Order: sequence, then C-alpha cells, then structure tokens
Amino acid sequence: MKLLEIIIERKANSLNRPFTYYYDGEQEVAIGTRVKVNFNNAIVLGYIVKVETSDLPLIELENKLGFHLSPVIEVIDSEPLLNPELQNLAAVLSKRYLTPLISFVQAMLPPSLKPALSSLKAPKIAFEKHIERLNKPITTKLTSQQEAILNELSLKKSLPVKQIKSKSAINTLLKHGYIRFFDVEINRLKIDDEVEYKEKKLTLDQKNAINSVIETDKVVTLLEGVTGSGKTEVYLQLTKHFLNGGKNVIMLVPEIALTPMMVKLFVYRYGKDVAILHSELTAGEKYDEYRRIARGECRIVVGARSAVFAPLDNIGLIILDEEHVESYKQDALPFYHARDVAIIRATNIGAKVLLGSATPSLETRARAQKGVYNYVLMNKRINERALPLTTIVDMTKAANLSRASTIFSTTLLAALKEVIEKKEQAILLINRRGYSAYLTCRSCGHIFMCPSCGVALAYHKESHLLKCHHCSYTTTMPANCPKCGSSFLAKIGFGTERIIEEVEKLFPNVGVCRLDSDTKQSKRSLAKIVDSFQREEKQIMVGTQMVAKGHDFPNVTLVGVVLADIGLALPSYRSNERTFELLTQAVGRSGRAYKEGKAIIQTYNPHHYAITCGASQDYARFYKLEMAMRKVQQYPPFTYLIAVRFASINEESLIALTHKIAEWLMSLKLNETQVIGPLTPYIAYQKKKYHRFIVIKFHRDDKIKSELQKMLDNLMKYSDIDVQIDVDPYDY
DNA sequence: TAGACCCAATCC
DNA sequence: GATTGGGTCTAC
Repeated sequence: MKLLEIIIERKANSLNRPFTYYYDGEQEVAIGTRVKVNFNNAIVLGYIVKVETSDLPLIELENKLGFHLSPVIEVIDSEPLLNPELQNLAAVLSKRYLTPLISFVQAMLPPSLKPALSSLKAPKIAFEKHIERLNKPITTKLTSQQEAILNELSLKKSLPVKQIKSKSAINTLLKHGYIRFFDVEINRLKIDDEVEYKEKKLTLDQKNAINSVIETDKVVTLLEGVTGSGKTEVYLQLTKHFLNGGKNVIMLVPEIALTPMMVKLFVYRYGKDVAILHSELTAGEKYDEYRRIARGECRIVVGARSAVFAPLDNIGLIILDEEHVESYKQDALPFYHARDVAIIRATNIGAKVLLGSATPSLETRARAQKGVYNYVLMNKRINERALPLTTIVDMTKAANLSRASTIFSTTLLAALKEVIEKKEQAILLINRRGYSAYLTCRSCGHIFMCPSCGVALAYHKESHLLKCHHCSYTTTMPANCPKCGSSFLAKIGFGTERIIEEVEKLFPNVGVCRLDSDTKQSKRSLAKIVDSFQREEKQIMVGTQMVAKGHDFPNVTLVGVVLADIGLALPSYRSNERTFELLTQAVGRSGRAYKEGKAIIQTYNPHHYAITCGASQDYARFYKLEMAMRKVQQYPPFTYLIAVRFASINEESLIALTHKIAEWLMSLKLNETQVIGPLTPYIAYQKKKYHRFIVIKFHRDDKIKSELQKMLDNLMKYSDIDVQIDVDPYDY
C-alpha cells in the first residue's frame, strides 16, 4: 500500500500542509501528479508531494499516525506535472512569499492541468482526423478522385480529412481497407508572423551590451537603454548566442496585447521553436503551448508574467523587457514579482537574467549601481531623433486657462488646433475612466459612494451608470439625492468620456476615438480602435495610460496630458515613480517618425520633479532625486517592506487582533525593523469584510519571515480572520 | 476554503 | 412543520 502526502487545492493558510491518503490501486503514483480525494465531505483535487510504501495494515497505520486515513478516489495523471526544478522552485517561492505552496503550483500550470477540480472540465488535447495509406494492394477500379487521394498519400504519408472535398471517395477507400483514420494532435494556437525581420548590423553599444551579458560572472545584468537605442536587437542576438550554445531562452514582456511586435519578431526569426504564453490565450491554446514546451519541442518562450514559470529545460537566459513595468508584479495570490522569480530561478539553475529598460525601477537601478548587478548603459539613439518639445502648463495660473474650455489650457487648445489644421494626429491622456470622478449633491453635499468599498462612484455617461472603479459595483444614475431629495447633482472632476465630449464640442468635425478599459472590452475592439487610429481615420485619441504604452503612431505630433497629477496623490511610496514613468512614456509617443513632436503637460504641480523629469525624459535626474527622497523616508530600495493584510466580517475582533499582532511584532524588537500600523487601507470595507493592514519595514530579514510564519500558524484558530502577506508590496 | 451541523428566526 | 440564515468547526 502507498501512503501519499498531498496538498489540496484550497488556498488557505490553515490548509497549507500535507494531508495523508492511502492508495492501493494499480496506477503509477509519483510526486507531482494529481489525485482526486474526499476532503472533509467534499471532492477536491490534491497534488502529491510525497510517496511512501508501507506493509502495515490500515488500522495499525491509523493508530501510528493518530488520524483516520481515507483512500484516494482516482489518480488523474500518469506522470508528474512539474519537473524537479519547478517543484523545488515552488517550494522556495512558497517560503519566500509566505504563501500556500498550492498557489504557486497552480500558478505554474495552465488551467487544464492545475490541481483544482475545475481542471477536469478544462480543455483536453485537441485532435484532427487524418487518413493514411494501409499497404493493402489495390484490387478495385478507382475513380479519379480516389486515385488523386491515394497519389497525394503516397507523397505526404498523411492528410487531414477536412482538406479532402469528396467524402464518398474516402468512404470507399476505407471500405476497401486501402486507408485508415487516425488522430493527430493539433495546436490550437495560430501565430501571426507577418513581419519582416532582417538581422541588423550592431552598433558598438549593442555589441558591448551583448558581450557584457555573456562575459559577466554576475547572474543579473541591467541593460539601461534609452528608447530607440536598439534593445530589441540585443535581445534577439543574445537569444541567438544562447541557442547556438545549446541553451534555451525565456523572453518576458509586460503585456503581450500591447507589445505584439516582440512576439512577431521572435516568431518570424525562430518559427516553431517559439512558444507563447500569456493570459489572453484561451485555456486550450495555453494547454497546447504548455505541452509543447514541456515536451521539449520549443527553445524559446515569449510571454507575460507567468511565463517565468514555463517548463522549459536547460534555460540559459531569462530576459525581462521593460523591467520597471508594474504588471510584472502579481497583485493577487500568490503575490510574486516575475523579476524576482526570474532571478531566483536563474540562480538555482546557473542561468543569467537580463533586465532591459529605459527607466529601470529604482530597486534594480540601485542594485546595478552598487555592483550587485552587472550594469550596461546604451544612451545613443540609433536613428537620432529629437525629443519632443515639451511644455509644462501651470494650471494654477489664471493666465493659462482659456475661456473656451474649463479643461484645456490656451496652450493645449492652440496646439490641438494646429495639429488639426496640419492634418496630423494627437493623443490626449487622462488617467481616469468615465465622465466624472464623482457625483455630489449641490444642496446637501452628499457624495455617492460604493456601498461595498466606501469610495466615490464615477459617473459613466455612455452607459448612464455610476460605477465603482475598485469593484464591479454599478448602479443607475439617480435623479435625486437620496438624502435630501434635491435634484441638483453635480459631476465633479473629469475622465476620458468628458474629454471626448469637450473635444467634440470644440472641434465638431474632427474624428475622435477613446481607448480605455471600458472600450477595450474585447481583444478585437482594442485592435479595432488602434487600427482605425493607425489608418488615420480618427485624428484625436483620448485614453487612459493604455494609450501611452507600446503603440507606434507615426503621424502623432502632439501628446497632451490633461491632468498629470492624478497619480501623484495615490497612497503609495511608488506614486512619484509611476507618474514619472507615465509621463516619460506619454511624451515619447509624440513625433515618432520624421515629423517633429510636441507634448503638453497640464498640472497643478509644475515644479514637482516627477513631472519636470518626466517631461524632459531625464531619468538620471529623477533617479537621483527620488533616491534622495526614498532615503529620507526609508522606503525601498533602502528598506524592504512586507504588508500583512487582514480581513474580517467582524470589525471589532479585527481591530483587536491586528493591534495585538502589531504589539507582538514590536515586542520582538527585531534589529532595524519598524512595525507600522495597524493601518486602515484606502478601501477599508470590501466584499462584506473590513480590512486592516500592518507594514513591516526592515533592512535585513533575519527572523521576520520565520516570525510571520509562526503568526500564520497561530492564526489558524481564528477562522473568521483572513490573513494575506504581500512581500515587497506596491500599494503602500 | 467549503461543507456540515446546530440553532434560532421566519414563513405559509 | 418546513425552510432559511448565521455562526462555528474541521479536514488526513
């Protein structure tokens, strides 16, 4: 009889431990395969983490172990889902991030293979029916169609049935036993590789960068290269170098939807050796790609965040393009950062990591500066192109405001007019969806709030709804104030919809389109909007930060940031960095081809360095000033942060417990460690639960994680309180 | 995390 | 008398 230790699909801290079942069936059982079991009156899938054999009878085993043993209902897989390298990585990450092991195992696998009951209903292998020739000699008279099929079969060995027009010819050939059907596994993902690529001659900078990555004895290299310095070519040629050396490569990009070019280039260059993994693939496509990688049929994986877990063997290099982009951090369980996972994984297997960015995250840049990472700079643009001429408009100065519009300054209005007259294009960026930021009652001051989050609801004109931008709550636009009954409701602040309206009012005959997460509902509509703008059917595009990313519109000569300050006020130590990055990106959209570009930034903080440096695309200065700020405030990279988040239906017990935990953490008197809180988050009440959090700021992790682990173990008793730990949080 | 069990409130 | 909802407990 086999004793199996399994972890089950539930992602609760209190269940983050193995449970033992017995199995006396015939099938092979190994670490890393899934089993179906009965767990506390429910059928769940478990994932085997240990296998033991025993000759003792069941009753004696139960006595020895001290609990009742249940049988495994079914063994699902015939072989392990994860190779030993990934098994080990999951275990390491679970410890590092203080997160249930099962959540990492699930993150590593496509929906069809996840240890979760839902995987059994997910897509299976897809087949296509083919025919092949049997070696029975031809004894009957053949029609011309039958003959044609046999001829083709003698050349190609097998043919997909759906390619053959005449069903009856197939049937006759089958009946005579000349051919037979068989199934061929197919790949549901069709990759578009319509792009021209010629290997480019490298500049000196690029050659240096490539050699530096190859020659360094450090695991990580930061490639800081200004926009247009040719980082992509460095990635492609480094990939070639590693492939030639017999090693495989993972290429991570922030969001595939916004950077289709990178995928196309790799696919064009390496064809079937490339697999693609990202969240917009269907479950079937993910499954097919995953198996191709696991079977060793590919040598390069291009993908988003979770592709860092690709089951690729023999990895020599992991590249992260746009290393600073926040989407590399997963903001739900398991809270990992793809960059850190890449570094851990590469270190374990003796591979290298290349981080590329024009504006590296401060942590990365600081480590490069300190010599922890190898540091390569490429600050020459290949096609020397002037930076856009950027103007910062101080919206606190009355002289800058225009009579024609409450939103656009005279400067931005004039620039828009000029673009329209010249038949060029403009992008207007406003980092807020909807029509107005909130709705308030003119007579009593009531503000319409989300009942589940307690934040102001945004008014959306197109759908005529009040929407919560944090949860899915929506309600119809009320006619009267629920408090005083007044019908004088004011829409305060503005978003993309309002900007569109303003543009249409001011420039009635100009085509305008909107790009934000409301209009991008589906993959197709995003592409449609982008396409129509690309074909210059529309002259002005209004959108959220989405418009600032990736796309290349050669005829855009004006970028207007309607209100640059929105991000600055957000409660996070990273808000300056976010604002700087957004502005740098936005400004960089202007004048990308031969025409000279302009950018206009409207702000109430015209002297804030995040805004001035963003406007002038001065990363070096921003880095210096922001580092000074972080040092004073003791934020990363000068410290490490861990956020411990608590949630409960019962506010009183939540407050009591979080205070107790904060006091306990402080009483540990850990070296150079600061315990902050309990704090009330921006969204203090959500999904019927109250929220609090504690932040731990520290310089070195001597004991913190082990103490937090103790806390989690003790907290198992309090089932009415959820605890989540976010290592290296972004939203504090 | 989710089902089971218990108890009380609520309904026709 | 049956049904619904909330709180608590536990898992191999």
